[in-house]
Amino acid sequence: VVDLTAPYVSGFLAFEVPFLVEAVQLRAKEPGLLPQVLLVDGNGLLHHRGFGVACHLGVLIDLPCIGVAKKLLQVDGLEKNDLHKEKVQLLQAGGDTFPLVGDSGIVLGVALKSHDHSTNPLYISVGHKISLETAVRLTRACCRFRIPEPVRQADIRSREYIRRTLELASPPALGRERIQKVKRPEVCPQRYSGEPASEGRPPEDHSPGPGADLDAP
DNA sequence: TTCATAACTGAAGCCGTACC
DNA sequence: GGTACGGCTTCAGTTATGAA
Repeated sequence: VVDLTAPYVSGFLAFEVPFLVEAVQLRAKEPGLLPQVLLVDGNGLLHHRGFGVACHLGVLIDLPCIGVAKKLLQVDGLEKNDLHKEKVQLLQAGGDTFPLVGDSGIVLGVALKSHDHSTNPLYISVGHKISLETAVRLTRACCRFRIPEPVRQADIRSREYIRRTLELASPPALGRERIQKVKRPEVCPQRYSGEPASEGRPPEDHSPGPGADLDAP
C-alpha cells in the first residue's frame, strides 16, 4: 500500500508512476521476474497531451509498455458519440478492431473487442517501445475474459489485499459496509519533486526504439 | 456587465445485478 | 460461482442561467 500525495485528477495518473517504477524495480531484484512487457491500466499516446501513464512508466523503466483503458478518454476530437457507438456495434468477434483517429489525423489507438461476448471494447494505445499492431496482438492474446489477465489479476488481487487489510484494521466496525473512498486532501499538496517529463509533451518519434524487439515475429 | 449559483461533464473505483 | 456491465459516487472545471 502506498500513500499518494497528489489528488486524483483525470488524465494525471502519471503522479502514480513513481510507485509503479518502484514496484517494477522490486520485481527486477529477483532473477527471472523482470517483465518483458507491461500492460498498464491507463492510456499511452491516447492522452490529452499525448503522453499518458503508460508512456511515463515505459520511458522511466525502459521497458515496452501498452496502455489498456476500459473507457474511452475523450481527446483530440474522439468522442463516445453515435458514430463511435455504431463502430463498436460493428465489432463482431473477439479480436475485431477499429482505429481511433483524432481530429489531427493521428491514429491515437485502437478499439479492440477483446472477447466474443463482450459489448464494450478495450482502448489500446502505444506506451513505449512497441508498435500499435503488436500492442493489440499481445493484449488480445492475454484476454481470457474481457479484461487482459495481467490487468484483471492485478485488480482482483489488489482489492483482495485492501479488503483483508481493512478487515484486520477494524474488524467489527467495518463489517460488510461499503469501503469509503479516501477523501482527497483539501489543499493541493506541494508539487511532486520529480518534474513531469517534458511537460507532458509527446516524444518526437512514436515508433519503437532500436532496442524494441517485440515486433519481431 | 459583472457576479453568484446551479447544472453539467469527465474518468475511475466500488457495488449490485443479470447472465453464463 | 465467476464474470461483465450498468449505475452510483467522487471532485474540479466548464457552461448556463439569473440577479444586481
